[in-house]
Amino acid sequence: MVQLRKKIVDQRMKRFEEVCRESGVKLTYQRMEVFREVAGTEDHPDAETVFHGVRKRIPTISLDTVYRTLWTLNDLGLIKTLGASRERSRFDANLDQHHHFVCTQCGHTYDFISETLNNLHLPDSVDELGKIESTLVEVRGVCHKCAKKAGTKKSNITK
Amino acid sequence: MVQLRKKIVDQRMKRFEEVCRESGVKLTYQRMEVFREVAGTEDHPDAETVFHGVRKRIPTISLDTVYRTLWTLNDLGLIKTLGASRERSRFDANLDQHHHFVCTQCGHTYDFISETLNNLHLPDSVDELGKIESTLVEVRGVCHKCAKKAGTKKSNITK
DNA sequence: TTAGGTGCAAATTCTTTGCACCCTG
DNA sequence: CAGGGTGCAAAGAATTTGCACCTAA
Repeated sequence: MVQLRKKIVDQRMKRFEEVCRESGVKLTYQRMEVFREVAGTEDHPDAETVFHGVRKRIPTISLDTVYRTLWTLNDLGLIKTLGASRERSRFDANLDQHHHFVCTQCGHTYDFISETLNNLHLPDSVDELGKIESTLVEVRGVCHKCAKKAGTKKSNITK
Repeated sequence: MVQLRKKIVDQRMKRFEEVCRESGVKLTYQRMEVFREVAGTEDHPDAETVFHGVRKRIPTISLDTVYRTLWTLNDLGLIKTLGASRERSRFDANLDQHHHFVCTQCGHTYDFISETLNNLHLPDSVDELGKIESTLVEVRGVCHKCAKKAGTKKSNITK
């Protein structure tokens, strides 16, 4: 596991406390340690992994609290999910290079094409990570359909 | 549902038959119709949606056959999945803009940063889809760790 | 003919929920 | 002290698997 510098974690913890206070969310021991766990790694852990990590410090914490807490933190904007979260597998038969516009409200993914984006110049640091097979640009936003019927937000505090 | 032109679907069906024959995968009615269903839409359907669509033509098809078939098609390279498929929700506390290198074998996502990629110029067609909130570049490939221990492929024909 | 494919039902895996008790603000 | 938060156990949703029968090659 990649450990982050204490300084970054401390900064994040500070913001965590501020945001919780501002939004009236209680600062519980469990919440704190769940956030600390995610804030302290670059590994993009799943709920189970966070659970195991936190359990070293709070042996009595339960997995469902970890789930609830992660979504709360997500809804507070303190953490984000990778890819289209809470989603099932989706399939695509279009093998031509194309890019994605993902609606953060309805979760729908729209394709778009762009010759320019097909030929992006990636930094050398990427080559150090592995052998590149493909590249796509993922734009996130709110699609027009959802913009109209505003107020149908998808992830309101674990509802 | 967005219907694609017959011509494109026919092209895809042709390739489907070729690939199946070449790789020794049997051309069954179910497989054909599952592929046709995905090939005929831009909607990135999930397994359940494909199932409902195909059931109009093959009322006896079962959901598990649809699942099996979709992964087979994926492994044959005839379709792709959106995002990191077959994955659970993963979380990230790094809110600074960054980009992703996703390993297609182990599924791990590595972060990388690039000032250039932070300021991409998107085509106007994207604005027509919705209000843009953020943009990230997703690079797919095989990470060095997996490249070493080659042969540990993740999705070998639904295993 | 025969190995691979399918349908069914049951099992798994991941995630969410109802409820009684607990603790922060 | 009040209302949100937690742990537990149980429910739910999505996906996979074992097995006997079926069918494309």
